[in-house]
Amino acid sequence: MPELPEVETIARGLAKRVTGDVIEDVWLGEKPEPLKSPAKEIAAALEGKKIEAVRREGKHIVFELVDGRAPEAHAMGRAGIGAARAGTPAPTSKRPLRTGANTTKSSIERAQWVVHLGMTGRLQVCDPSDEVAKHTHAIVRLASGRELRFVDPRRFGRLSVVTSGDFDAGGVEPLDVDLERFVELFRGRKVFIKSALLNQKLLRGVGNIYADESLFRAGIRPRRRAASLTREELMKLHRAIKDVLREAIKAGGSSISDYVDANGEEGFFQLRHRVYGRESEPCPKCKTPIKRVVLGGRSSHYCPKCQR
DNA sequence: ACTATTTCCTGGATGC
DNA sequence: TGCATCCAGGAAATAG
Repeated sequence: MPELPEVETIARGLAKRVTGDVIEDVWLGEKPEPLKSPAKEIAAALEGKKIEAVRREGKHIVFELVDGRAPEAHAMGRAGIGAARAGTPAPTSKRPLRTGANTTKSSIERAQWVVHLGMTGRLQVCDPSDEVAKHTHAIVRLASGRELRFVDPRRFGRLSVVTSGDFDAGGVEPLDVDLERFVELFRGRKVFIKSALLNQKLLRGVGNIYADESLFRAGIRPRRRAASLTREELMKLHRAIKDVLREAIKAGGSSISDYVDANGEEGFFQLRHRVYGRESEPCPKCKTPIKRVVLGGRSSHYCPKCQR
């Protein structure tokens, strides 16, 4: 299940492969679509756009799109001529701060395509001749001749577009948040700290795996009430979250279930999970068997001796 | 304003 | 072997 490190890995992989490419057209599956925005709106916002950047925000993948017919003012090399060839490593341009210029055209000039992979979603760069996988819900045809396909068996994934303003996933980025902001997030909260870590409106991007791993590293039980944590414990947790996420990103994420990155490569951070999915295995620190409890419908793994 | 619970969805694992 | 049942879980919706 893609959480922050997996989504980061995927977004980076996609950025390498499709930045500078132009979306020619979009096919969206019928039926109960996993779409947050209406299909027509998505297609209209995407078609004719150039992919200027791909980035991650929380667990969302955000494609920054600009009008592909009218190259923006920034000197972006030779962007004007039709289809960018595959692998044009356009310099990762800074986030566009709202294009103030030329806003007189009737069509949308700038948009963000936002993809949430849910549990089992995948975004694959394919050759048109590749067999279309079961549960393919969207196919984006690119000017380079390739296709970007959204496949999601369990349909928890979501596609949407933002055509005015900037997408905001809510919450703060765990990798950026400073200690004071972090401490403030949990003040007065009666929920289990584990549940608070999963709340995307507080901290965005942490999911079940990394919540458990962070709490283990910080020596805190998942069932502790968020507000009961001492400042010292919060410092440890703040540190632990950043460490575990960074290490996981370095390892290419955790391949559990069917996660693979944009190139179909598996991550291997799951090998370094210390508690997640290790019920009754010995704690790596003290050998006490790892326990599993269910909190808010989520399984939570911890060492009863190391975590208080 | 919060918190807790239910719902969505399918493939894989388990059990009889 | 085959069928039914359970389980995983992110986030939105609903209820308290």
